[in-house]
Amino acid sequence: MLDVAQAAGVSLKTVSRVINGEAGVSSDKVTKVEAAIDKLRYARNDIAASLRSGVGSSTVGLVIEDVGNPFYARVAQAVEDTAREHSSLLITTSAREDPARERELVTALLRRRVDALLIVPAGRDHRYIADAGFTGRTVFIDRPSEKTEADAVLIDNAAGAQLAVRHMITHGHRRVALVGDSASLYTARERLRGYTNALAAAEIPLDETLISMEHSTSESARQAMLELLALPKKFRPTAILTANNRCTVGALHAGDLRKAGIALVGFDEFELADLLGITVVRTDPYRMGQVAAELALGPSGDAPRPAEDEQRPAQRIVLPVELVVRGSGEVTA
Amino acid sequence: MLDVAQAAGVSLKTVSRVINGEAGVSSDKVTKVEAAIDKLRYARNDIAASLRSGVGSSTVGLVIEDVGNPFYARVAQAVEDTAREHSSLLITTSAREDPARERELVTALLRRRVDALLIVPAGRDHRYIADAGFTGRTVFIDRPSEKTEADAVLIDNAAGAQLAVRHMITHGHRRVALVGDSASLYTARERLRGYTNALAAAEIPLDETLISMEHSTSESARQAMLELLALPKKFRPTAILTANNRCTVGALHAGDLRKAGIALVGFDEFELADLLGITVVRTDPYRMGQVAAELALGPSGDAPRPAEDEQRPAQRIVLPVELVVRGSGEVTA
DNA sequence: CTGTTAGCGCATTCAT
DNA sequence: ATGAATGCGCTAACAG
Repeated sequence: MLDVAQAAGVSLKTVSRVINGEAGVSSDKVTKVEAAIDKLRYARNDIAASLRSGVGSSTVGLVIEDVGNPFYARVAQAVEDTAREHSSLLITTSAREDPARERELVTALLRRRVDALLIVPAGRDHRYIADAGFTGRTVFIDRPSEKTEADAVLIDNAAGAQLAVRHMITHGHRRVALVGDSASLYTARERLRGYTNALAAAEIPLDETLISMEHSTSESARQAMLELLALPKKFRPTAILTANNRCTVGALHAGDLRKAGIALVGFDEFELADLLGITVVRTDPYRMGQVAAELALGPSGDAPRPAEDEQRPAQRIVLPVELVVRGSGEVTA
Repeated sequence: MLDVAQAAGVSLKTVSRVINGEAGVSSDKVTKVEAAIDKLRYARNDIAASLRSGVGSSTVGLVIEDVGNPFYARVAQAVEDTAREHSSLLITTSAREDPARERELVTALLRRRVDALLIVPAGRDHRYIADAGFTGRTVFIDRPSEKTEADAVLIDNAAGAQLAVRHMITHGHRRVALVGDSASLYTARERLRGYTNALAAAEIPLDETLISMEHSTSESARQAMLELLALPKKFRPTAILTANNRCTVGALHAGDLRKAGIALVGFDEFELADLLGITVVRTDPYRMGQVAAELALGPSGDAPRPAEDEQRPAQRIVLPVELVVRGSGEVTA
């Protein structure tokens, strides 16, 4: 920038003014400075600028489980889009369900002085964020943080699961199985709750042998499905709720359920679900990321970022889900 | 950091030494400083540190088309993993096939002084990157930049398409159609080239009516498929090559091709392709992102980043593809 | 081993 | 309307 100032024969400050579009510079100097910028191919160092001005780095940090999972990729897409509307860039990191790694990543993001932090929490305790003196907004996505008073954007997991199970019960099923992931995850617990609620509402006794959790990969879910299908006919489920997209994919790989007369409803939409005629509980990961980002950065548009120290009670937003009927859940018992 | 120094009763520089793990600090002062850091919950400002030391921001910039596309999400995953091995964070941005937007994003990344730039180019000319005085490595992914001398990591598009078409010809097909995206894209052109090569090798005259390009969405590809299927039997294709995953998904939505006796091979793997028995040309987006990141950051491990000014000729790495036979391509004519 | 000084690239404050 | 001085938070280059 000093070079530009010399080339244009003005002071450093004048260049700064021109670059930031501040008023109060005579038009001939503006022209000169712009010419010098062009000639020297100068690009402002945003890092240095944010260091001095202290207004923020215009950077948002996102911690998800894994960009490779379409569900989280969609969340990341929404956050990126929203950040862009706020002239911010997005640093995306994947914690892979590892609380220690999550903390490392969050710490690294805080060291970079991100303006806001959006987290799909793997760990349970996030007080260290506030302890680190982070003044920006923290918003949790998909799962709340247990010990932290912060905004969270969730989906109505229990209602979704209940909807799905009730749907299958309506179609005559009484032996409904649940294949899900780790009960240590909020979403899995909530979906389990919805499942048991639906059974209770229909006065169907809970059968533990029909509940298979802890499946974090589709292959693991496939194995669980095979075990369920191998049960003696009397104990075998006639309907299945797969509690996330990995589990649904795994279940599909276990064999032709429709031919076997077994109903299936999957939690979460997935590509080709329509083609395969799989009934699903549709969630909106894009909307979730978008709402979370807007909570952190302020409403869309060129509105100013909300004051960081503005205290308002932590919000918990729960997005609705919907049942998309495509055939697989309507197989009758 | 000044606070820490005062709390520990040492100089600012000593704190700096402790934080950066430099040798030459007595252990009692180390203890004191660490205690102060703990008490004050101090976290170093990495931005300021990189500004002063000038070693780089430990940040990598990635420009892809869209994180929402599983193919690019996988690339992003690989780049993130590799960046992590180099203690770097990743800023991911989506250009959505818009050259102007791409340039905006690249400029924003340069202003942040990213250490390296990884780009799936939407535009054709990227000389402005060097013009901006960028000293880090630039690596192009999936497509080369026409007017820029820089590393590129590609896949063997032509060979893949040729493999696919030859495969279907081997199974007796002579009316093979191609459904692809915009011919303005390098990958699409290369795949078209492989397609025509395969036909030429089998001495099958090229039939323009069987080539349908410019399909950037699966819906558009579906429409194209419907038009092909609506051709009079004599002109109708008996085999199809869909030139990317969007097109394959679109084709699948056009109807039951197997029942219609039409062979299909898709370019790029996609989830549930195995279940659906779709023969594909498998590419390795993860590997592509990984190789690109290593080209930019140096080989994996804690090896030092390659000297930025080290001049070596630009490399063009072409990754192999493989045909995965699952049934849909083996329908006989 | 430790502290002092200077300055990374820029914006703020207050002069003029 | 313009510029000089000062400092953001930190580290490099020197002292001592």
